[in-house]
Amino acid sequence: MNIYNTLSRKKEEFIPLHAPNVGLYVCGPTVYGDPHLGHARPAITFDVLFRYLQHLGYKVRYVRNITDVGHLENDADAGEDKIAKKARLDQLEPMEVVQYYVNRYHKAMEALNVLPPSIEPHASGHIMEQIEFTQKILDAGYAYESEGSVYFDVEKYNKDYRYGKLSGRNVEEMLETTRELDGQSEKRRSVDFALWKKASPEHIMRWKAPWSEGFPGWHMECSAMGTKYLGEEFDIHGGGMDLMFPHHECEIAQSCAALGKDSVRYWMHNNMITIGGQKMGKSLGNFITLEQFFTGNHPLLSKAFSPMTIRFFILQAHYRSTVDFSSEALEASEKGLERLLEGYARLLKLEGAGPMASASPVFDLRSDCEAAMNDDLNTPVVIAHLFDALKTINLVHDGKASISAGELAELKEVFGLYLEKLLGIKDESAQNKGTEAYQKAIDLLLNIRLEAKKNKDWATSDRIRNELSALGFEIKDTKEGFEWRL
RNA sequence: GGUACUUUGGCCGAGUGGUUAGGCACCGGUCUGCAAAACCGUUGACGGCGGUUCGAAUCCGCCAAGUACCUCCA
Repeated sequence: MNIYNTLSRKKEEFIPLHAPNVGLYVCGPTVYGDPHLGHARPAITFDVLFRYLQHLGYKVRYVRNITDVGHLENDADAGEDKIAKKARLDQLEPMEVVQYYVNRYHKAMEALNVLPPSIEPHASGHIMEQIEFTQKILDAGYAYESEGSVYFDVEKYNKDYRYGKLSGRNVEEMLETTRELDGQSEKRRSVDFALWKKASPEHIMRWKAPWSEGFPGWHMECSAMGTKYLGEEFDIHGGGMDLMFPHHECEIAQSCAALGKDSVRYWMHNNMITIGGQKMGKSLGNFITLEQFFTGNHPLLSKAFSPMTIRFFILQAHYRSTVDFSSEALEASEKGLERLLEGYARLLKLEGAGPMASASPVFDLRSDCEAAMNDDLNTPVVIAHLFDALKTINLVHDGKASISAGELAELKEVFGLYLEKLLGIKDESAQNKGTEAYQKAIDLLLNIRLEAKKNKDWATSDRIRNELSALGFEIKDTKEGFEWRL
C-alpha cells in the first residue's frame, strides 16, 4: 500500500522494516479533559490503518500513549502542567484526574468502535526511561543543564543534523526572529526545548532525577516509549497535524541526537476538524465533547448523533483533509449510513439464482475497495464503492436484476469485510431491538394492523400506526408486510 | 512576518491531463387506502486571470479569499 509520508511530502510505498511485523505509534490523548471530536479523528483514522494492516497480513504492534504527566502550560504559568493544575483546582490527586479521564476516553473509544491498541503506555509509568533518554542526549552532547533543568541544544544539533525537516522550518530564521525577544531565561536560545524541567514548589507532579526533582519535558515521552516498545527504528508514527511542530519535530531531534539515526520511517498526520470553518478549540467556545454529540446536548447541535454516525462522517472525508462539522452535514451522513446498513441487512437475506455472469461488476468491488485503501487509506472512495454496490443489492432485492450464487457470496463477503471489519461500522439499531418477547409483541400489534388494512378498517390501522409512532417507533410498510425500528 | 495548506454543483466531499466519484437535498417516477419509508431515474461544479498542451478541475505563473502551525490543543 501507499502511504503519504509527511517527511517526503509524497506518497510512498509502505515497506515494513521487519515484515511481517509492523510497529505503529500514535500520539494519544492528554487526559485532563473530556474526550472531544478532536480525539475521535486520529483514533478512528489510525484504527482503520491498524485494521487494514492486519487485514494485509501484518502483525501489528500498535502503541498509543496516554499523556498523563501533562504538557506545560504557557509561560505565564511557568512550570505548571495541565493535569497538576486541574488536580490542584479540584483538590484531587493528579492520578485521580488521570484515571477519571482515561476511563471516559476508553468509554468513548469503545462507543466509536475503535479497537484498543496493543499497548497503551502512560507517560507517568515511564519516568525512568525518560530520564535515561535525557541522559543519552546529554552524553551525546546535544543538551545542557541549567538550574536543575535540562534543555535540548537546537543550534548545536542543527549543525550536525537538520532541525526542522518535518515541518519545513529553518533554524537560522527562527533564531533571527526570536533572539531579541528573549529575556534572561534558563535557556540559551528561545528555540531550545526542555527535556527535564525542575518543579517549582507548588508543582505537585514530580519525580527524582539526577538534575532535580521535576518532570519530563513535553516531547520526551514519545521518544522514550516509542523506542522502548517498537525499537530504535520503527515503521509508522501518527498523530494530528497540529503536533507536527513542535512536538514531532522535537521528537525527531531527540531520537536522532540520542541514537544517531532517525527512528521513524513514515510520519502520518491527520488533518483537523473544523466547526463553521474554524478550528475547534477551548478558547474559541465551539468545543463539543463526544458525549455532547451522543446526547445532542449542545447549542450547535440540532439533535443527538450516534457514535457510528460520527465515525462514518469522519471516514467520509480523507484523513488528510480538514473536515467541517455541522448538524446539516452530520444529518446527511446519518441518512446515508442508515441506507447503507439497511442495504447490508437486506444483502444478508438475499438468495442467489441464475447463471454466473463472468464480467459482473460485483467482482470489481473487492479490487476497487482494495485500490482505494492502498491509495493512502482513501476511505471516502471505499464508501463510494459500497454505495455503488448498494445499487446492485437493491435492484436484486426489488427483483429488477438477478445475481448468481457465486456473485452473491462474493458480494456478501466483500461488503461485510469493508463495512464492518475494515471501516469498523456496525449496526447500532440491532442493540435497540429488545428481547424476543418484546419483538414478538410489536410484531403482533403490527400483524393486527395488517389484518385491519386487509379489511379496509383504516381507523384501527391508523390508530396502531399513529400510537406506535408517538412512542418513537418507526413503522414502514413494505410489499410483504411491515418493518419497524425504535 | 515565517512555514504548511485549502478553494469542486444548494450542502458535505473524492478526484492530478482526455471517460458518471459518492452521499444529502431538490425534481421526476414506481409502490401505497392515505401517509411515511423504501426503491429507480435526472439535473447540476471545478475561486479569478494568463500560460503549457491536440486537450486542464487536474501542470506552471500571478492575483484573490480562507485555514492551520509558529503558544496549550487531535
